[in-house]
Order: sequence, then C-alpha cells, then structure tokens
Amino acid sequence: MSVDAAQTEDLIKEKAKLLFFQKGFLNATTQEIADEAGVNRALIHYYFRSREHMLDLLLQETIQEKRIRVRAILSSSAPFHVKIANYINALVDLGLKYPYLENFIIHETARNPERAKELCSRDRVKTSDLLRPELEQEIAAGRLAPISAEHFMINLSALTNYPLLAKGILQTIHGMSDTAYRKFLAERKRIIYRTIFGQDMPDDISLE
Amino acid sequence: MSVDAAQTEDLIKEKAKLLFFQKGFLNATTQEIADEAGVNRALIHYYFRSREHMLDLLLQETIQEKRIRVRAILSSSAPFHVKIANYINALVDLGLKYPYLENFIIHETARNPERAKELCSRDRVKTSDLLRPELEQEIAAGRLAPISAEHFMINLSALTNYPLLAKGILQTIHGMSDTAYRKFLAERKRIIYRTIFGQDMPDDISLE
DNA sequence: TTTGCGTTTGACAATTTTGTTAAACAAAGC
DNA sequence: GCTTTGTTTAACAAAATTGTCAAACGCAAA
Repeated sequence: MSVDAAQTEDLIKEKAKLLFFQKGFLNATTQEIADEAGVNRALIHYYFRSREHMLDLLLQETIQEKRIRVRAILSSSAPFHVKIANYINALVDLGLKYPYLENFIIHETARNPERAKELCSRDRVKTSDLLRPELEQEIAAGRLAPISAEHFMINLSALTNYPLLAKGILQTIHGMSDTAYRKFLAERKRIIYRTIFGQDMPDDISLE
Repeated sequence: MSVDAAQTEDLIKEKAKLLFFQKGFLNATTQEIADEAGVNRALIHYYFRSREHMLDLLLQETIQEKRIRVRAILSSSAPFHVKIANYINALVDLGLKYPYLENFIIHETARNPERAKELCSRDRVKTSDLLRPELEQEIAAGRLAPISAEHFMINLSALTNYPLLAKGILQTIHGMSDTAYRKFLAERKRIIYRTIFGQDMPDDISLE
C-alpha cells in the first residue's frame, strides 16, 4: 500500500465537492477534478468507475448529510418557532459550506429527470408533512398568518437558498467581499425569521 | 436569398433560448440547438461566429428584455404596494416564460466571473436604489416592518425566482403536472405579497 | 530478498464537440 | 440566360473529454 492509501478516495471526493458544490463548476472535467486533488486522472476511474457514477455518489452523500441534520432539527421537541429558527440557521450554515449544491441538483435533475425521483422524491414531501400538524396549530392559535405547509416550506427554502445560489451575482452587484458576504448571510438569518413570522426572532434563540 | 432569409437567425435564437432558458439544458451542444431549430449546425457559426458568442448575445438580449419590463413597472407613478404587486406579477410571468434564466446566469457567472460584471453590475444596484426612497417612506409611515432596501429586494427575488429555479424538483416532490404547476405559481403571487407585507393583496390589484 | 497485492501512472483508443471551408443552392437584378 | 449575392450544406480538421490497460511502483508479509 502507498503512503496515502485509503485517504486518496476521500481526497478526491472532497476536492470534487469543492469544485461542484462550492465553486459552482457544474461542468468540471475529470481532469480538472484530478488537478484540484493533485492526482492522476485515471485514479478517478479506478475509484469511481465513471464520472457519472462519481456524481451520483457525491449527490447521494451530500444530500444525505443535509437530510440528517434537517430531520434532527425538525423532529426535535422544541417549540415551533425555535424549530424554524434552528432550521433557518442550519440551512444557511450548510449553504455556506456548499453554496451551489441546490444549483447542482437543479441542473442535474433538469438534464436527467429520472434522477429527480431517486434523489429527493421521498425527502421533502415528508418535510412539509412533518411540519403540517404544528403549522396548522400555530395558525389556529393566531400566531401565524394562514398558509399551506407547501408554500410555507417553499418560502423558507427560497429565502435561505436563493442568496446562496446567487452568491456570485449578489457579491458583484453589491460589491461585497467574502467576509462582507458572510456577514450579510448572518444578518439574513434574522431577516428571514422576521419575514416568515412578521416579528423579530427572540433573543434567547442561539444562532451558531 | 432563400425562402426563410433573415428569419433563420431569429429561429435559431428562439430555439436556443427554449433549450437553455425553458428546458434548462445548460450544456446544450451546437448540434442539439441545430436539431431543435431543424437547421444545419454550420449555420450557427455562420450567424453567431461561435457558441460562446451566441450565449453572450442570448443573455444580453433576454436580460435586457426583462430589465425593460421591470424598469417600466418600478418607475411608474403607482403607489408602492401596487408597484410591488405588479413587480411580483411580472417576475412570475417572465419566469414562466424562461424558468431557467436565473439558473443559467448563476451557472455562467460561476464559470466566468468577469461576465457577471458586464451583465448585471449596473442593473440591480439601481433596482434597489430605485425603491429605497419609497421603501423608507413606507417604513416611516408604519406600513412596513423595518428592512433594508437590499434585503427587501433579495426577499422579493428569492420568493419569486426560487420556485421557478426549482421547477423540476418541486413538480417531482409534490407530484404536480404542468397545469398544476402553473396554478401553483398563480397562487404564489398572492402568497408572496402576503409574505412581504404581512397582509393580503387588495382585490383591486389586477393579476390577469 | 523476494513475492504478492493494492495503488498509481503514462500511453492509447474512442467519442464528442467545436470551428472551418469549399462547394452547392436559391432568388433577384441585369 | 447569366451573374451576383447571400444562404445552406456536407465534409473535414482540430481539440477536448472520457474510459481502458498494461506496466511501474511501494509497502508488507513470507
């Protein structure tokens, strides 16, 4: 065995995720991935058979990682408002890690509609179903303006994901450095909460 | 001159826009575009020099088209609430025409950061600047919760654009047909208004 | 030291994709 | 009819990209 041994496979995956999900190079070639990882291109085929196969694996893994964190938050026993605040917090933080993940999914599912079913079909239905009982309770109690669980979830996803998707454009338009952008996103957590609930996020909810 | 004459150039542009902006084939090849338009592939180079050059042209044109409509709405003399309602309406309708335009821009600017500056640098700064005076007036008058012009604009963009970007995923998740999706978007216009302003859209604002 | 085994590499083949070009074509004007 | 002009086509060349393979390599056990 060589010095790196099993670490190489992880290195390649890590660098590929960086290219696809962080830098937004949706068309990164196997050569570019190999260069980024500093390895020979043939290794990518040795470990992952083909480019497509690797893409599938990366998507599966990354979405699964996200899914687990989201589920943990939404199925906790915390009050509704706290749950949502935590959800916003987690989505923004995950988005900072992989800003282009959503864009990648959108792109891949447009090219390959069957993949959409494999990847996210079961996932997000459950997410809006998961929230519906509590949501309706909040609405009935007058603590939230009437809205369907679907629109509520999409509002949440939109408000958190869009600024991440459009990272490059937003930075260009508003002349933000990388640190300015991070600060902007931190601000946004409270803005999103306020937009969703129409009132300020309580101070006792800890963000990061 | 042949029968079609100058119509061919427009036909190619139209079909290319369909592939890129409607179907979301961000990697459509010159051959695929030619097939879609039913012409010989060499014609694409005859009219547009290169694929990259054509992409630039399509982006410029389509963004300009959008920009003109948005500007007309936002610089009208209508009251603030009406203006925003019209803005939401126009963005959703434009989005129905070109669901993947934003996705395409995001993708292209990620690959080619210089392009971001050419395309949208001047545009949207003005958009948020355009609204700021009235926005601050509304906030001062207590008709709107305090928010910066930038976050306000991004909220609007996010809530309208995201459901369009994620069209394929949303249809898969919620099992929506194309007509169901259109109906969903029509509903969404009022949802977005309510989410932004915290109250229902007045009935006297006409949304075709 | 030598053998074995998983890892890494460079070279190769096949395919795809872009861009060029010379020739064919069609219509309008002479 | 013939020429001119702009359009369209098929064939070709060049580059990029993916995937395969045999050989080289490095470490560990015999």
